[in-house]
Amino acid sequence: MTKFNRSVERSMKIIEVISGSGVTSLAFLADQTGLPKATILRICATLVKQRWLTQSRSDSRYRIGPSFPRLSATPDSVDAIIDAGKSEIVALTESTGLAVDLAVSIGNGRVEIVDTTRHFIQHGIFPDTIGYRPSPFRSALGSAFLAALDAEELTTYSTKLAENTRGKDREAAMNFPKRLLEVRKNGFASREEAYWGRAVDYGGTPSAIGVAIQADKKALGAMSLVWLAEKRTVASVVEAHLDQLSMAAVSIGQQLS
Amino acid sequence: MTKFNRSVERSMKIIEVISGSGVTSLAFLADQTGLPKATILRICATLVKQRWLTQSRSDSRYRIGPSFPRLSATPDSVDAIIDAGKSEIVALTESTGLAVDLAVSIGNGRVEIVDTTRHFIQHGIFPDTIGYRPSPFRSALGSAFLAALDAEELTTYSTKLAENTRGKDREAAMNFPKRLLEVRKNGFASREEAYWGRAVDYGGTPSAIGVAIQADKKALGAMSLVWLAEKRTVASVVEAHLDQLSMAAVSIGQQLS
DNA sequence: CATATACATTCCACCTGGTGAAACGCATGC
DNA sequence: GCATGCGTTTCACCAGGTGGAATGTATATG
Repeated sequence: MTKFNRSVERSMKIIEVISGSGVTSLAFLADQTGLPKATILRICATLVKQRWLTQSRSDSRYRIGPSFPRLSATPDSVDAIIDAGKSEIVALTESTGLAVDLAVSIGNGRVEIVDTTRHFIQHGIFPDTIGYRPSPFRSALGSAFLAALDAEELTTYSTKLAENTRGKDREAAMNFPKRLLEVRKNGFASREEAYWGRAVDYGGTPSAIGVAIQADKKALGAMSLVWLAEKRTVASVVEAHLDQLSMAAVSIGQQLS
Repeated sequence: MTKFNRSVERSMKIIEVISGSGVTSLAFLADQTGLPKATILRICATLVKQRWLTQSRSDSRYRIGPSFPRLSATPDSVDAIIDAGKSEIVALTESTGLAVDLAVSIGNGRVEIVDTTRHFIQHGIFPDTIGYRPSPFRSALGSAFLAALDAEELTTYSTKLAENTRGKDREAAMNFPKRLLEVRKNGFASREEAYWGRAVDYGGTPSAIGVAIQADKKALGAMSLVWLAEKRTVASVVEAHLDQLSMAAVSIGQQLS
């Protein structure tokens, strides 16, 4: 009789819970699987190492990661950016004292946040942003990315994006050509003032400046510095940290080419 | 330093080869991974047992099986709902004094929470809910959404969902037809009493009532009012706030059509 | 600002479950 | 009939995994 492997059984059980429940804490996994937390921690650490899972920096909860095998393959560049970006964004947070978001292109002119150093205690803003897709026209990440696309991509995407937007987003879409010139001139994009993308941002509204991440002149993602709007002005952050932000973006880009 | 689990590492390697190469023989796996055949055999037997892999009868080669977790890609409509929903849920929290969760469909009859006002409420219920996928049968959000699907969708999903659930969820799945009628009659879904959601030991038990969000008669998500069970009864919240909740859901739906 | 609490993480003595080389069995094809 | 290549089983050995308890850390509340 062929024997079975207990550790593998356990890891499957864990993955099934995470895949079924979305974001999950260690305690929740322990409750659902009946396994000791220490055991789950080791298995999850192994899965995280290969990026089958990712672990939130702020509260260390788990979710399915970018390398988990899918039917429809994600481009390797996504994984590469996450990998290259990990140490860069941590370093950038250390040197600036501000939170950093990292986002990758999802193919229709928009980006999705894949990693962040946001920490509630330290930065005072809502930390749980992974998986969120910021507005292409009003957010720092979205417009930094759009502005870095070449003319051809830009026209295809921006008309299509504008069609599907409503309300204030639509207004922002109309004004985007103007904004675009500014972003390109300044070398960064900033979040539209008083813009809050989700209810969780309401109250502690963040400010942000973003730049695109490019490899071989192709825009692949964006990253941004984020802080509580009431604490500092955009101008002062630009003055103090824009060059570091840009350098980090270039450095990530170089690791991809 | 956290230790890693070797067996889990090996099983990942094996799955990645199979997922990358399609149908795969034991010898090929041994060649690609450098592991002894006996080891691979045991791991694959474990994976086959849980149907993450299937083994062809004739030549015993492996391929990805029916129970391997499949991830549904996030549809673009998600962004529109978040955008339309954010001010509605803030307003709803302000007028009712209760927390509000907003969830969107992620396919297969399930929803994922994408925005919340739980932070605004003192003595709150477990606050970190974004990314969580509530039970389709036991939670207010999940069953409100299911009940709003048309007959065809409902039958496809609910049988598939029932297959993949275990334990208490399975029980709830069996009783769902009865529950469904009630939800449709009442115009809202409530959380099953014993359903604990994701927090293991945190605070008190939450109660919730949920309604679906629809555009052009198509269910796109759900939203719910959440409060501490010990503070108010479901009946009193329904009496006082159900109409506001329903109106908010309709209003979000209208912005999407 | 201090205190309480729910979690995550680390530690380490114990010992079971996994290991893999070798033997076996069974096709297929020369 | 014999050789070859594959999947499968066996079993003595011991590295690797285990899990209860201790420690560390973040958040909530008065």
